[in-house]
Amino acid sequence: MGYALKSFEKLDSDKQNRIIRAALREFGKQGYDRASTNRIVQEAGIGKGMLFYYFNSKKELYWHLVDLSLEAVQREFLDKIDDSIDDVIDRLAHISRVKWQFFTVHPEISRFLTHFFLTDGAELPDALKEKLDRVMRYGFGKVYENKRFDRSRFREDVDPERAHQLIEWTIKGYAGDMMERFKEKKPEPEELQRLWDEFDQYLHILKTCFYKRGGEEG
Amino acid sequence: MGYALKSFEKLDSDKQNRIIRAALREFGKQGYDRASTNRIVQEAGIGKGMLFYYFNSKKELYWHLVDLSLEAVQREFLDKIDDSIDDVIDRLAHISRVKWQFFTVHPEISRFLTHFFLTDGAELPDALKEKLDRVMRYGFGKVYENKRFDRSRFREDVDPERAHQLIEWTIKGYAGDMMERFKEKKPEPEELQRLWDEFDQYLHILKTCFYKRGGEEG
DNA sequence: CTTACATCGACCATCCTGGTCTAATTTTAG
DNA sequence: CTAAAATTAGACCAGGATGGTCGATGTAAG
Repeated sequence: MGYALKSFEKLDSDKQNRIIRAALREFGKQGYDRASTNRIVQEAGIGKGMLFYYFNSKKELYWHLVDLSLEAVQREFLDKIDDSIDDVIDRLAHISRVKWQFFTVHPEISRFLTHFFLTDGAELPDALKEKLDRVMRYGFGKVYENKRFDRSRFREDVDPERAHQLIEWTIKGYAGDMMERFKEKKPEPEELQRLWDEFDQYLHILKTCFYKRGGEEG
Repeated sequence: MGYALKSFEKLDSDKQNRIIRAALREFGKQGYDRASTNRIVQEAGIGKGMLFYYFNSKKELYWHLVDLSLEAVQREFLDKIDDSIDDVIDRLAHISRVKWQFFTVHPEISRFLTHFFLTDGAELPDALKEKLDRVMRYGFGKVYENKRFDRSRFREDVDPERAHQLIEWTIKGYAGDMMERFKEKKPEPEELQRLWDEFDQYLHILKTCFYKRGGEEG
């Protein structure tokens, strides 16, 4: 914090959102270097001068977006992960669901962050770097802290580590295909329901194939 | 064809390659619009004028690269796919291996084509469009013509279509991780061997889990 | 009225772009 | 040998986009 100016925060939230959304979209589509402040103000419907009145430079605007995105990820993705689920498959599936939910609620932030992580175009101030580091560590712990997953359910003739990896690829693959399909057009609710059902069926197959016979699920 | 000029083809192949590689790299990294002819000539170590002497414009240079890349894909990827393999898993694994081989032999072309398919920045002349279409059709047939795969090996309590899909995601996931890991530094031969062995072990697990007990492989 | 803040968009210096052109050099031909 | 033809390099160009500035104007408060 410290980069966002008071003047911006005093704006009515409608205008704030318009600006933030426009900026997220532009940076998310083009990356830092290619992003154009001209296009941002045009999309946001404000005068050029205002952008540099609220934020002092392109860089500070970008920093504000990073900060805001990290907050959102922490609040609406990481904090929502239930780490009491002990079944590996259910756990991975749960994470995938929460992630997908974040993706549908905040598509702009998602796109912005993907670009951010892929291309790391702009430097960050130390405070932000630390925050990023903190969130990454926390998230990594939440998502990949699988060391203590219950291996006893796996059938004995496969290495549980590898089986775990296989399951992860599968779920990632499904999620990836899903996101791919809905990059442009938003999914209809019923279509979405159908897809979740399908997802469950895939999970069922995974359990059938990787777990011992006669587990406790119906 | 028809866009590449004779003057360029008369060059000694060293110089040709330098130019082609530089151009593939630039377009592959930046995409059509962002790619800079200045950087290309600099990287290739030739004068600015020459690029427009060999090819007449940025666009024709690009077309030449597309053409050349399609030829390579046809010759060194698609034509090398052995479609006599009837075991689903072995077949998918085989394709993955051939693809990976192409990727390691022609990293520039691979990157160029990914960017090409993702962003389709520049228009193509009709002849090239047709060629692209032809290669795509042929490739799609080779890679996804799975309608007649042998379902009898799958265990009876899972839907073979879904099982097939699961296997595909798995293999894609492994290949994806592999490529990710070697984006910058090239793999050592022994490291590569280790990874192929690991790949085979994953395949074995897949067979163990998705096929009926007591298949014919050792 | 004055003062302070808010808003706009014309404007600016700068940079980079694809492409051209001249002038020099090398190669080929006669 | 000369002369014509092919090849090379890079200074140069007009055009367009960039991040950022600034004076003009509006608005609200005291």
